[in-house]
Amino acid sequence: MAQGITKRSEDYSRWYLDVIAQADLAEHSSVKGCMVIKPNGYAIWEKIQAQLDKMFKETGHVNAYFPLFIPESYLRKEAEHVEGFAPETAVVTHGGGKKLEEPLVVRPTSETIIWSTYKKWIQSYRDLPILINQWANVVRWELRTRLFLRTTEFLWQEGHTAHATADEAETETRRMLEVYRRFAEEYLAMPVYTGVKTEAEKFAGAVRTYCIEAMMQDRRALQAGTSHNLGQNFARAFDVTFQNEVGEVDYVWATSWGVSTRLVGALIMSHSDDNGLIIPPRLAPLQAVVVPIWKSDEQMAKVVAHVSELTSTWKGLLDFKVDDRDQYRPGYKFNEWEKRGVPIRIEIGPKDIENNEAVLVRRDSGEKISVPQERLLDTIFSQLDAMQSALFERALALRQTHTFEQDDFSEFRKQIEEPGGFFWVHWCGSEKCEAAFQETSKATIRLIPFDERREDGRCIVCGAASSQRVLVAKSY
RNA sequence: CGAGGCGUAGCGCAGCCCGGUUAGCGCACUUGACUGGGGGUCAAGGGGUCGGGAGUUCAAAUCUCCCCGCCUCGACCA
Repeated sequence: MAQGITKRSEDYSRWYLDVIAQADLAEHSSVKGCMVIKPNGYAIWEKIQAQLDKMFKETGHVNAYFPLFIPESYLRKEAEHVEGFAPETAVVTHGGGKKLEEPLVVRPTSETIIWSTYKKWIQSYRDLPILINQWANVVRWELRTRLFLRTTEFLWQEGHTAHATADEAETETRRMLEVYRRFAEEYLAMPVYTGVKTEAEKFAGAVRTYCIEAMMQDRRALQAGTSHNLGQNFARAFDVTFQNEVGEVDYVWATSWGVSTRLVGALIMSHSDDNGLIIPPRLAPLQAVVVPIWKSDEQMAKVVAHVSELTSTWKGLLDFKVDDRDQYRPGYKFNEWEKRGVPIRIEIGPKDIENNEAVLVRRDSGEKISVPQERLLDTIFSQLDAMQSALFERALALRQTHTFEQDDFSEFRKQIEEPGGFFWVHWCGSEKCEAAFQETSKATIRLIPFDERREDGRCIVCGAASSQRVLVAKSY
């Protein structure tokens, strides 16, 4: 069936790379660790961007742009932040043929340049809140890279907000986490768990990091988005103060939150199958493709004319394409659009025209149905909706059947290898026991849930008292 | 950086051990014909610094040395 795509069961990571190659999403560039995002891949990112941008605007945010280059000294101002990012920065030492007085760091994230700017913008509580987002590229000098999931340069959005109170900042942090959760579930059709990162896993410079975590088809966890409550850490580092309503001077409260082109990787690994990419309809750059079928030249003219007549009213209502290329046969086209993940394929040939019908094929199930032509557009819409939910349900079912509660450490260590999955385990909260997970099983604590999973138990590592289970899994 | 593997046409590879015609195969590409409801067939074509450099030799893709790059696996991370 699918040539050029390794089966998931054979080699999951090769399957992932094959799907990307066959769908023509991206390729490695001549620069190590960097990728070229090709039109098909970039179109998906544009759909992600468009929807998220809308959601950010709906929550009161505006877009701005801050520079790519950050004076090295800025990065050093927040102790934890520099410790976290210094090892993975690219540094520019020369410009215009001369050595720079101060090296410039290529941003790994923009907190420092933004807070050095916010300092100038904020005097009074009346200047707050500042709710800014930026779409940008960032660079992190990663040792091991994988297309979309981890590349040296990647595209993302980073929200950076400034608030008058701790409560307000916390509310903002949680609100944006909720935006990410909704986007993941309603658009990516990818169920996620939400929660708090442990101290070890949190963002360098944050007070608290919240995250969404999704299960990929190989049962590993993928962190798909993070939202940080930065407290007053950056305000202190950059001396950003304001006068509140009662005239007192205080440091400003901050948040930051981001998702990246990694989401494209998440989309691929959540839904695609051994025949190639599957894109959830709501994020599909092309929702439907129409393949006219003919034998003779006269038939071709007739069928193509009929199809163009039929689809003339679709424009603006549906993202579709009529594939009337004469140099490829229908079977070839079916396969090609399948590999590219187009949700719905419509076949219209002489027989269909005679019967006033069309054949509709869904990418996720392969199901073929005959539809009267006058109901075709409505059926496409209803099938797109059905497919969107079906993808979510399928992903949810996978997660449900591979999420376990486990109280025995040696049993856990066995199960994390086979069958693998997510494990809710009791943890005492110590770094030592957290490290034990990693060393013995290569799994990490993905998150501490909010109010769920509260119950008395004993730490799976050391046996000390625990009041809540945490989510542990192998991750990307 | 530690371990393993690989660089030969756009892609995937064979040839290398044991040096010797014009470097070959599959896919892709071009032209034409027949075809056309699940990756068509036939015919004719185009395309190569054999990763780079040096050496050995009458002769190097093949042997030797140096260099470069990439991939997979381990130590860092959205």
